[in-house]
Amino acid sequence: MAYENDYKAVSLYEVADKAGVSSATVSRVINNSPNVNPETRLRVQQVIKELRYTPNRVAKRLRNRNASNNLLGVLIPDIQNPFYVEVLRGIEDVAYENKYALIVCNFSQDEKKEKLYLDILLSESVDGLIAAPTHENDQKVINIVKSGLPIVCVDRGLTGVDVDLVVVENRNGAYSAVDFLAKQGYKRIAYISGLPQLPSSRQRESGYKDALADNGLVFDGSLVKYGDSRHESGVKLSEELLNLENPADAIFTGNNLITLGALETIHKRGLRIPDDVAIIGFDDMYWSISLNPPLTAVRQPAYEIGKRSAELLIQRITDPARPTVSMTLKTELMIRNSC
Amino acid sequence: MAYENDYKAVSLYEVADKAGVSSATVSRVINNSPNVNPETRLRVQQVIKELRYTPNRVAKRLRNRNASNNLLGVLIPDIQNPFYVEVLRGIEDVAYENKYALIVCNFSQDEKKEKLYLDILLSESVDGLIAAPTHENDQKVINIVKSGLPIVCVDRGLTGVDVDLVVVENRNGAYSAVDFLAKQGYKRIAYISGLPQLPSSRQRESGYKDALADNGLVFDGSLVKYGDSRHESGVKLSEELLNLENPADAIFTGNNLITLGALETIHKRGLRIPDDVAIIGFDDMYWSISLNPPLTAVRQPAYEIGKRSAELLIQRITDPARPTVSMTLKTELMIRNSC
DNA sequence: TTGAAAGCGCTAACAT
DNA sequence: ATGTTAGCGCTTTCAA
Repeated sequence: MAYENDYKAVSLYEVADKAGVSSATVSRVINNSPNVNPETRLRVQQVIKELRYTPNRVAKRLRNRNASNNLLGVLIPDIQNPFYVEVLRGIEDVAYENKYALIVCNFSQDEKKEKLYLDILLSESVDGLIAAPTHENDQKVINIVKSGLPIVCVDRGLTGVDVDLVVVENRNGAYSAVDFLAKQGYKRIAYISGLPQLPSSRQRESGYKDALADNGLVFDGSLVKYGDSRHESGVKLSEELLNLENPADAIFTGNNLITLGALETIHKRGLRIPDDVAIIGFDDMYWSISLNPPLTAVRQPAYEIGKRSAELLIQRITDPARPTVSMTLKTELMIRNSC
Repeated sequence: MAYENDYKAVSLYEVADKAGVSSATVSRVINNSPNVNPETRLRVQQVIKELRYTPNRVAKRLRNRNASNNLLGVLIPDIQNPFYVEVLRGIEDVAYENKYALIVCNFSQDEKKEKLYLDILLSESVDGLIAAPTHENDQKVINIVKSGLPIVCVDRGLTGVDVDLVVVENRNGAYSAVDFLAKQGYKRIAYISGLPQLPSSRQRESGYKDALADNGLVFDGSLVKYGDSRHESGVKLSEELLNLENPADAIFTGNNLITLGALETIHKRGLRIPDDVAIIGFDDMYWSISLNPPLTAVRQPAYEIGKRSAELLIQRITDPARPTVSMTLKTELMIRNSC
């Protein structure tokens, strides 16, 4: 039964034996060291093929804890959010091109999980990390930055430390959305915020306020609701907004999931969009056109965010000394029919 | 700068030194071996805390290549598909409860990537694997089964080997959808299939055909289109269906992404659903109610699929000898307004 | 150009 | 109850 051995690990020593060389030589061949006799190299490569040898990544990482091992860690706040899925795809594609594997951890906005996964990632000796910290003062992540492990932050910065960062123009994006709403004639424009401790939530809020002011609309605190960036809070907070004595006539939602939640509420109540209430979302989805009605939304270049951050991370791994860069990507208002 | 050391790895030996015991004792404490003097245990635990020692997972895995190391591999065909995201969440929750970490690999239906990731997973010495193979004769996965590594297949089986499996009633789910369509009076019911090499695609097709037959509808080959399970193929194949001389009056879509693609086409053409063309999807989404119109769909218990498969895997890791089980979960027709 | 040998951090015999 | 030690698979001096 030959197949029994198909996946039984073959070690470098077995290759060495069969090729009649030392383990060091096999290692050199694997790592493309120049100091190998071409004939020896050929012979070793031959045996590697025959034996279907694959290097043991675990042993390699243990040995080279401080060198590069082609392994990146990714810490995602919420895999249910299509935005992060797109970011992840961007990261993945770049990683794949550069022969990096990924350990992806989804901590579901749960700080306890975040800590656990962070420990695991470090304990796995990843070469670097892409993370969206739970908030600006996330001490666990700050410590990692200070420790010198290559890291790039996505979507959310960190205070007091210098770190590579990829974000979007949250304030401007929000501004453009709310400004558009105001210009359409809406007067009671509400904002459903994601987790208020996130810089992005606050930046979006300030864009909201500025647009209100610039359009001569008075800010009404009862029209701003703070949630936890999830579908359910979209459902719930939009209900509150619609239950107001003087209800919102338009809602600006702080992210994807909130948008979907708010839509659910609006549809359950049988309200018409935009006639009864208008809605505009932060975060576009590729199927926004198929929503009822086609959703007007602020598009973040999610895939690009992932791509850029992975590029930055790999650069930093290659050159730990290069100055940190902070990258701000533009958003785009996708005008459809929901307001 | 004390923080510089916050994350510099502390080894078991440093703990041993400081506690005045041998490395073996520290190891025993970590692994809750009973043969440790309570006082010694306490002292060691104290030092572990002080030094903020975390075991090095890599060393542990290298050492115990054949024991359990609390690491599972997951091989996902398409992370853009919300169905798999839900499956993943189910897996994750069970893994987290049982203190397993996950390496998640998304191979994007690309066999080359699948092979690479499989090799990486094996090379990382995972304790077990949850995989959705590219097709029934996926030799790479079959070999893994034969090698004896614990594995459970999700959504798609394997021919010729006995393997733990979690699937849904694809035929019945499809049947109920198409039957519903037929009973509503639709005559030209089309099917947009995902990758035809997937067992699930073919089972859904047979449910489609059976429902047609049972309702006295003749099967028309031009109404069946085969795609690659992606959004784009939904866009394209629905166009073909609508361009037919005698076009479809209802479309049964083979998965989530195809549904979204078909909706896009229908909306771009300004067609009304269900008056001009009806649609029913395999796979529900929690925001289906917010689509235009609220989508009627066959719901798969995605989270449950993930949960069950992770449970099965952990069971098998614990007891490699237990007989294989094949689990078939039920689907549910969610009737809304798209047909 | 090649080989011998040490060591990464951990666990499990085995010995005490 | 505790310690000594070998070895998991790999890379990298150092020596030849």
